[in-house]
Amino acid sequence: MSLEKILLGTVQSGVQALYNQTFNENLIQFQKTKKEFDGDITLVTFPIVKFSKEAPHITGEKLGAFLLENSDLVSAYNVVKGFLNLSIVDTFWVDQLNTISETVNYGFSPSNGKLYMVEYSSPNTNKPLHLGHLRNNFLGYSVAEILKANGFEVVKTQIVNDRGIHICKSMLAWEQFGNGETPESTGLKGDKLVGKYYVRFDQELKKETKALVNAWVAETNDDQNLDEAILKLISAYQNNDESAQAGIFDKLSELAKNQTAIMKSAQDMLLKWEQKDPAVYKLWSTLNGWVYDGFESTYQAMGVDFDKLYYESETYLTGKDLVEDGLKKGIFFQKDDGSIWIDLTDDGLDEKLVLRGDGTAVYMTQDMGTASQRFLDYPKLNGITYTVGNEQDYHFKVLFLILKKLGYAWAENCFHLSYGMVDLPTGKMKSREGTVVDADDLMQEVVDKAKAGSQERGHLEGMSDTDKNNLYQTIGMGGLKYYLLKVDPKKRMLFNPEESVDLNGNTGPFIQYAFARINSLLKSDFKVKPVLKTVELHDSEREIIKLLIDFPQVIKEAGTELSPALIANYTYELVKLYNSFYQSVSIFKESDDEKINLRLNLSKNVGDTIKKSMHLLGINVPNQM
RNA sequence: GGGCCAGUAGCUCAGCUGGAUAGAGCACCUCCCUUCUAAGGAGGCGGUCAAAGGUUCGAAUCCUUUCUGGCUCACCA
Repeated sequence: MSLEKILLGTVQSGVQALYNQTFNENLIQFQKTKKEFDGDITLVTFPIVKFSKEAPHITGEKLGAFLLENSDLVSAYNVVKGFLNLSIVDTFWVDQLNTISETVNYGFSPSNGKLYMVEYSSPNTNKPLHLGHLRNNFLGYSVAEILKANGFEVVKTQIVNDRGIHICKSMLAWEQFGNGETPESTGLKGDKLVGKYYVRFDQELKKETKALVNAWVAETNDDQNLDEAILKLISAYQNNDESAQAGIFDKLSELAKNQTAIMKSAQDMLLKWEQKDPAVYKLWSTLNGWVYDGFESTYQAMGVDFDKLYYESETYLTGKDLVEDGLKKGIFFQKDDGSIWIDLTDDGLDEKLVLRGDGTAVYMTQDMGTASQRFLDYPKLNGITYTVGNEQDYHFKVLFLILKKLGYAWAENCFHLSYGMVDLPTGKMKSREGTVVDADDLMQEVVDKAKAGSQERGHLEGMSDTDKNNLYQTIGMGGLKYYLLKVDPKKRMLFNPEESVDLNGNTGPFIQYAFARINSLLKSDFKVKPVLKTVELHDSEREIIKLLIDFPQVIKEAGTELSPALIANYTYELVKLYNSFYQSVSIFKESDDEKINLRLNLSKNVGDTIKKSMHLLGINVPNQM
């Protein structure tokens, strides 16, 4: 039973005895005593004043005296305004520490029999993974681990975005300009090679677009086949001054894009792909194969994995049945051009397209299909969490609403783990402007930095080269993951390259270092036993025990909030307290064996908690660093 | 224009289901390695919690309005 629960009963009988009142326990508010005051736990007496009809400090005094008299736990009290600060006997804290030590899997919940799916990553197969994907992957992986710690069985999954016009763009550019290049012939990772041709396509497209628009606006242009909107713009361009021309040129460029030869070829290729043209299919599977090899090595470096993969090329058609079904049920409606929509205006949203006029699937169609497929594949499935950026908030709001309207009870248990964009000090990442931070490059950089830092400090005598390299990996990746996970997922965050490889302060390596020091302590021959109740606690020891008591609650909250940041912040607090303790008391210079035992016992529990917390973030901890 | 999200120290972030004098890290300035790993610790400097009203014994936290920034409202994904 928690301290608050135990005290609650005594407070209630106190109120009964003093004021002959019984009242709702919600009115009894406990909070942690702030560190500038004496005490361990504080009762806020303002709400009780309503019944006592006294000044808050009078009621505090009376209740304090009652508690001191009637509770074995309370050893002292003091009153500051409306706050009754209670000191709790050390035996209670020692007892708690022993309980924590004896609890198997302390902080983790037993299985609740529920199956949950966490979707994350879900990249396009036309370009390499970047910094944004790192936040996504680390978040998704961590949330999956946190849900497991809360008793769920979890299937980690992704939907691989392997089809569509953007995929055809890189295919086409490779075909036209690639000269048969392969990962082997160039030494490039597959995803990098394909990404290179995606960029190449864009360059060609820009070049052709510009040429086309220049031809349109030239005096000699007599192409009468252009549609009216374009002709209007051309005439506007020709009859305006230079300052207005730039804007018109941009508008024309937008229209011209789709009329360039290269874009038409790409669209043509998509059509052929949908018709399963053998040559196009072969090209598609070859390039995607390269990309998957590249991704595989990136995922490995990230330390993330998946239990089940879904491919858009396999699921994009399945949503159509749902649309047909919904149309019959009158949930959707058809417009004259054949396109199918849902009217969500009653729910405060818009009309939303669910199937194109030509009968092809849109994003929404596919996501409906994929969701339903997943519940078919896993009949026990309770819900899905989608780790997707917050620019898709509206999409998921609509998706879940549609699924609900289609009558799926499980739609209630689908959540969008919406996370904010990662900005750079220079602003937004833009692939077109080449400001994207590549995932592989960044991971390599942080590992290199960790290596340099470790070598400078030189605590690694007697370690093999393999172990050293693993350590650099652990520290570098630990720093990067911690950096991206310590911020509330919902919030947009700034990625500062300098800070991300920092090893001091609120960082992954700071926490790893505390673990390594604890590990070093525990290597002694001293045999750790349960702590005797008679031991007197140092302030820093008591504070650590108090924080350890919170661990299970933190894991629960991280689970309901889907927020690894809560775990990160908790661990940081714990490590700060531990470091302070480590500095202020000596362990092996202590003459009293019982105190040595207490301190090692405490250290071991802190170490275990650090390890478990970091595990929930996908971060490893080193025994030595 | 409608909807959603955010605005806290020079910078990056906690705190937000209302409670005491708003906290960390970085940066800057002092100290501490003949104690177990100094990737550490102790301290200092630094705030109109975007602004104005309101509710309350009490507001960074809840409500209203305004300002600023972002995302979104595609027969793109």
